[in-house]
Amino acid sequence: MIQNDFLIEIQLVGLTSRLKRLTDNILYSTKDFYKAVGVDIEPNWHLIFLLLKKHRELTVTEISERLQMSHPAIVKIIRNMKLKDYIGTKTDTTDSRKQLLYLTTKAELALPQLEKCWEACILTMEELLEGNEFFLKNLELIEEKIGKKSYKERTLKNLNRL
Amino acid sequence: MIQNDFLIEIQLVGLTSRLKRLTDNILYSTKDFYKAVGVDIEPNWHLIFLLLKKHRELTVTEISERLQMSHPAIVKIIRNMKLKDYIGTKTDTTDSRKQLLYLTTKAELALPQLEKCWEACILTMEELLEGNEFFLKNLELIEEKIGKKSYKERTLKNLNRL
DNA sequence: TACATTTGCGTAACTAGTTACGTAATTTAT
DNA sequence: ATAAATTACGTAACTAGTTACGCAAATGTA
Repeated sequence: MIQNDFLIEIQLVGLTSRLKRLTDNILYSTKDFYKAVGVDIEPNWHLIFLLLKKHRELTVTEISERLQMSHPAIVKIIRNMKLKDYIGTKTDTTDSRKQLLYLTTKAELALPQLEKCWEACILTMEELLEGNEFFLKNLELIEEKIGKKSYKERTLKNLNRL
Repeated sequence: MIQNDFLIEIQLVGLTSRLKRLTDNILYSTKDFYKAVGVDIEPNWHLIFLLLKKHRELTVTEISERLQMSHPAIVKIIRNMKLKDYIGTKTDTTDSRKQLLYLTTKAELALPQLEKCWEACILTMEELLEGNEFFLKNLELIEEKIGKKSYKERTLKNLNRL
């Protein structure tokens, strides 16, 4: 049991901050893990690797849609992956606005080691979810609700009812 | 049901990213909400307000411990709150390293309106957790596990077992 | 009392996301 | 065929967190 934790003490009020704290914790712990293993990638490169492995070539917009993140976020990630030579780009021949992204040979060669790391990450998630079988389903429920009507809209409506 | 969501498709692999996506979504939606209501504060000021309302005076270190965040994070938040004149500081008389933080009159006057906003936020969380009564308990379980042994340590051990 | 250690907090540099804006290429509409 | 609207993506400026480092004040120790 965590002692003296204000966020737990204040219950529902602290829930969003606890979620943020947890995800931040995992984020920086993952960085730490990569560093310890001597792998020179950032946590948020993981899904880009997976997407490009599966689809060979994707544009910035396609990736941002599939990950449901803003396109500038993807642009930033891609820039760093390019700097480390994990990603290459070429302009689409039929639409010169589009940048086709693909994994470089360096990336392909690194994949086996990376995939082992990611497997270890999955094992950790399984550990953390042990006795928590509904967590994923519960999360999906929340995602669905928020997808249908945003947190902001809901809160505005709730405020007007007070 | 969310369509074509790569993060859901890949199951456990996408879980941490989904949690991050959810907390980011709530974060920016909360900003949006404050803006819509015409309240000039940031989401992460909320807990500082609550702590200082409860304890009158706290130091940077005390706040960072209670929220379990790094002290530079608190320093940054406080700086912005000071710029908007919601927080005042005075140097501790017995230990001149310590900065005592307190809510200004402007903050005290703003509190009633803010508290109404936060009440609306709680109602929203209740909505989102409807049919999800175990979510909080489940979250606490994960926090406990990660508190005992970090995500990094767990993953390193899992990697060695592969 | 002098010196080493610890504590408090501030800054710098970094990743990580957002919204807002701009521009060029493509598509649509008139 | 030309003008308008849309799309793709890049940049800027912002909040939000971290780790690493530095310095001065306080504390512990010889």
